[in-house]
Amino acid sequence: MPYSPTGALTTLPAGHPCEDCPVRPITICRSLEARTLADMRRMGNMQRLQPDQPVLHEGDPAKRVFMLTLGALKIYTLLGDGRRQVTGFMFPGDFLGITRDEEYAFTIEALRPSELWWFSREAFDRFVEANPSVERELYKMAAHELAAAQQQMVLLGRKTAAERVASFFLNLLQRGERVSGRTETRFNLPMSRLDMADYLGLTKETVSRMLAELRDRRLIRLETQSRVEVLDRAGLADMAEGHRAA
Amino acid sequence: MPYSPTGALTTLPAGHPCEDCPVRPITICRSLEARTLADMRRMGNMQRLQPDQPVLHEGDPAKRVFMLTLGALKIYTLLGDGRRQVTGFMFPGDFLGITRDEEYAFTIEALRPSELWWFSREAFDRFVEANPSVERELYKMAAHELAAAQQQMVLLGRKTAAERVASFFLNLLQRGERVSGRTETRFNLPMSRLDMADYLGLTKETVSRMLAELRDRRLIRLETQSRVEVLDRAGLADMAEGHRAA
DNA sequence: CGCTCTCTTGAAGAATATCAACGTGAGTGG
DNA sequence: CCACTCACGTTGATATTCTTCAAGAGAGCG
Repeated sequence: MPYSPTGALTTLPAGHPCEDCPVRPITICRSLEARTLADMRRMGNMQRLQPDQPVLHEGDPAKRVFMLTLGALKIYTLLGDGRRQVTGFMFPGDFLGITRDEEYAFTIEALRPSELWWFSREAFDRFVEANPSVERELYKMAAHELAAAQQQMVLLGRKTAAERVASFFLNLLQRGERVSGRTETRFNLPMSRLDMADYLGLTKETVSRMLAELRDRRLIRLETQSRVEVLDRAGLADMAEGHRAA
Repeated sequence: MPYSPTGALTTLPAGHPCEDCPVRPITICRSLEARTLADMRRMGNMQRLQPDQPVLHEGDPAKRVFMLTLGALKIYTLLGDGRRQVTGFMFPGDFLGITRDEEYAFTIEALRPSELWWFSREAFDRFVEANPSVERELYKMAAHELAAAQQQMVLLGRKTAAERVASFFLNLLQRGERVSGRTETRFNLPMSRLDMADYLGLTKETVSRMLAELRDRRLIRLETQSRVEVLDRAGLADMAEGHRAA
């Protein structure tokens, strides 16, 4: 069982179309931004994806590096009997497939119509080699990912179903705010209830029930099935942190 | 809530006294090994710790970097009401406290009498600056940590209690083998049942029951309360991956 | 040798999963 | 453009796993 680094490294290209609300911490990473994005455009190949179409499979030789420019992706691992854990969602500006292993260690699929740019691992390695500061940026990004992963361990190991959903929504809201640069009260859910459930270590039914509970407590409103308005942000934060209101 | 990178970065100083069986993937990281270890010895300050004594607290200003040379540590996060998630254990050769944040994002405590070397963040940063290849090594280590974190998410999100304990034991066994360089059938448990439980997202009672189950299935034997002999490695692996024997 | 803390085991309870049925809305084709 | 349809989402009833509460056993230490 190979150890398999770094599926998604997140960075935010300034002014990128980020119509879907992202969930992970973003490293504002100016050196990469300016240069990598430009180079990627020049050297890279654009690829479009339809929902459920895979970007890469666990076990595939790790020959490419990708940057998502439009849409949304999910990254997941399967157990032998089909149980699935979604370990993250990816949004425009995120890098994926960066690894030092021979093979990818997870599967990444499109949630909705998406656009991404890829280039070969060799080209990426050359680029990193030629730009030493990029190494530092990669490390920063990995460190951010690691911090997010630790928060997710707390969520999965110790939070109740309601707390998990509240935490998730708060993260989505906050990422939306980082993207737009201003306070938000709404966000999108580009993933299905099942994807949410597999990310939060729950079933889709439990997710649905917790949505109903947050709604009934007047913490959120479901504008549509995939768009949420936050009515009581402080209350949502309290619930996320386990300040358990009866 | 600050994002808080990289509590533990793991590397293995060759030939280090690693009497306790470690749990995380080890990056054999020769460039750091040879130079950092020597420098750390020269520049560093040695510190001894008794069980339960903290190395650092969540929220402390992140002014030092540590290397564990003897003993074992746990790293954890608390929720407001006292629920605790242990996000990792650390063993000789592991680096800790490396972060780009102003504050540490978690608490680290000794499990047993331990010895560690620290030096100031400035000294560490200078060292990294002066040795560009170290940046790459740090990135590698972070990537390994990230891979381990993703495996842990699968464990916490989707595995049953028995599978979690089996997975944990398999990891401990494998780390012991990486340390010794040969096949092992035994390993130590330097942490309490409660620490294991908080690492695996369970209660100490459930951990105890799962130990009994693994024992009754003749997969393991408890030589003492803190030393395990693996009787059926393949069976343990099957259980860890959820090939659910009735 | 006894004390205390941890660990184990048992019984009852709670949270979430599972199974099942019913809505609902987005997309499609008429 | 509307209606149909099917997948997705919601809700309800029951089952299961794990937790909680409680008590007893074992191990380490003064």
